[in-house]
Amino acid sequence: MAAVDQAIDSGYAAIARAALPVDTVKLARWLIGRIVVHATADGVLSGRIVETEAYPPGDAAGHAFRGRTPRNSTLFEEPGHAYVYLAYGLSFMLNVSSEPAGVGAGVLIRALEPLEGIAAMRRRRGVQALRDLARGPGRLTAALAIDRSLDGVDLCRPGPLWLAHGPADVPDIGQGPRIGLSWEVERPLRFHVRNNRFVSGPKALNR
DNA sequence: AGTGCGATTGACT
DNA sequence: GTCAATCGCACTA
Repeated sequence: MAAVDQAIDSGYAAIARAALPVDTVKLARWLIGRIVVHATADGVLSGRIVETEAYPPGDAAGHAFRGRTPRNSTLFEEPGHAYVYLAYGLSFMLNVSSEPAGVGAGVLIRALEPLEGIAAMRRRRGVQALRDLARGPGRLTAALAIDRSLDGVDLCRPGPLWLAHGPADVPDIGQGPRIGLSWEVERPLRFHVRNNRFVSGPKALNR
């Protein structure tokens, strides 16, 4: 059975685009607790989103701020597309486009709680500690085998990479300033599951 | 055509 | 706590 079908059978039905809030900040909060699924030739890799950051329209810290270019083009797609780029020459970042077509904005996925394919993630990352597999935006893309070849993929369709609903329980969500920016640092656009050990950043920010 | 740097990570003092 | 690695791409000329 193909990995995609297998993943759907195991409960990873894709989230419909109509279910996504069409607002970057609302989407950033809404994505907490949802699941990222990547069906690879080696099997399904998945994780629950525990940390996000919003990069809304007009945000000077956002990649879309200076207009549409070949690199950031996916940010201007309909909501629910994967914008993947390389940061610092070594880490890929996974974002979800978040505004109507033509408007450039997105949500950065910053941390996942590993769910399926943990052995493969350990192999890919070269670390054993479960907590460190996907705690950080560059780490989670390494763990889930996400790179630029997945830029532009529709996350609202099953395969190869998509979003699925999580468990029914509603996580306790905290909100604070974004991490790693020299601009716009004062706005509370980072969301995280409170006191969750899979969230990145200093402990003081995660309560 | 050349230059500077980033939504980070991992190794090291 | 500090700091180098590493490269695609946007910006300047």
